[in-house]
Amino acid sequence: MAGRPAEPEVIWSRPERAARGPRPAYTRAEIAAVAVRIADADGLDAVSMRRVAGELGCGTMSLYNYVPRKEDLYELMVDLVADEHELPERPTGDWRADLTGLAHGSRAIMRRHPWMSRLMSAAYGFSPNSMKFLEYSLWCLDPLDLPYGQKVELVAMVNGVVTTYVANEIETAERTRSLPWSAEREQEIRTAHLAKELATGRYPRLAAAVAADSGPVDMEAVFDRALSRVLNSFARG
Amino acid sequence: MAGRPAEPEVIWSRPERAARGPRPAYTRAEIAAVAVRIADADGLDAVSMRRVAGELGCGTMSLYNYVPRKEDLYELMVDLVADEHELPERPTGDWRADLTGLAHGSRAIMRRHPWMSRLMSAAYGFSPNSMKFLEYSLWCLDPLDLPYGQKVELVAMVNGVVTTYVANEIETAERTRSLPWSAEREQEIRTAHLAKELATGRYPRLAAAVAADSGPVDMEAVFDRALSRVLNSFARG
DNA sequence: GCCCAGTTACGTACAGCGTACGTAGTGAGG
DNA sequence: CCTCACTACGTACGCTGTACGTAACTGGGC
Repeated sequence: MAGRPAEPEVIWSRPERAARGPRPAYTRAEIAAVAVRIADADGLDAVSMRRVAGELGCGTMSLYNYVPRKEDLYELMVDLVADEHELPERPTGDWRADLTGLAHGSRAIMRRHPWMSRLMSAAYGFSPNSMKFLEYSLWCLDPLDLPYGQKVELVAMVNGVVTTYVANEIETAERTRSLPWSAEREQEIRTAHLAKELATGRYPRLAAAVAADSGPVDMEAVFDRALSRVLNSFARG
Repeated sequence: MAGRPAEPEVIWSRPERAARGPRPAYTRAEIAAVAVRIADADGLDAVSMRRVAGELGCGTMSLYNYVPRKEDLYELMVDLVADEHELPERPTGDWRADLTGLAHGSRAIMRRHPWMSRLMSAAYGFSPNSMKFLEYSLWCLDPLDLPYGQKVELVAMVNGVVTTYVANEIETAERTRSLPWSAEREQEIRTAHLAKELATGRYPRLAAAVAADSGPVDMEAVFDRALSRVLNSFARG
């Protein structure tokens, strides 16, 4: 019997393959891939230990040999997805362009995996691939003459903008998953309620703002503006 | 029997008191207050329909007369807490100072209720008190000569910064709630693992950054810097 | 003043969750 | 070869959100 009541440790510090005993049937990457596939298809809440184990082809409790707590499964997922970054061999020397590229990469990944924004705000930021990404981000900032503290703050702000904006973009669609009616119906209801509230005259500026923007908002343009504001604020001091 | 299988509607569009039938035993504010107290004391995950009903003094299923789905309970909580903003009677005319004040207010509230950042990133942004806050934020921007679209983007960025930074500040403490060991032990383990990883030499810039910052980070100063960068980027165009 | 539709109240029940625990089998180091 | 850490996994517990059925109550229309 293992000392199994979840001892305090980070999953990344425990070796994937134990020194003794039979060879594990699955790798962490395989497990993470199954979990990611489920989350992509049916939402993060569909990722249960039972379902992952089932699709993996083993008993539920066997999964706990690989992943001591469910939270660690999330960490594996984040790490696997962080590996989707296609980092160039080296930065170009134009830190602004490089960081913009990285941010667009992050945005693409998080849009591809809509559950990521939920996990990111819970900050699983120290998996191997996340650290690789952070390291590369800092590398891009080599040409920028700023103390390391400031560089870290810059990277944090950029990642914050990506997470925030993707989350805002996605939230409605994701919320709908757990609802017994359609996304269109939900949207319809919320805009109807909003219109009724604005019609009361209690929120004149909000009403003006809603009335002002005509047609659908270009979310990528909004994102680009926000990102470039952040970058500018560091470029100019 | 009510048409109870959760019909599509926003909770704010359903009247608190029905036209017919017996007088409800509790107000929404009372229910929200109980839920908020539980979340403050034992974390958001401790807020279950059973526990709220129990502390309220009614049967579990009675709660569903007030709150059709648990998500709506969250919405009540956000709204109650959004009311903690002490909005001045009118803006001063200095939009930068006003928005800074609002942001600090939001930050204080979210630190007082550590579960808020989780709910905010799920965007329950259209409760009455949230809208009141948004309207006031826009009011502060009256002196700023910018189209409404830009003003909304500014407010969104400020709120995003608040949420992001408070979430980062709080995440560790909040995560620990669900863990069977102490926050100190958790912190200890994570820093130990980080140190070991950095010692491998695979992340030279990350290591340098960690080595560079001496002593504890002043989170409020970091927040203030980020906030003022965002405000500056709008002040200068 | 009465009636009844619509509401409140709430016990029971179900499907699902994370995971503690016990046991059986396996394979590599001494 | 023995031993013991490890893998595998069935069972069970306490918890969750909530569908459903039933009983009590109450205010508006006649």
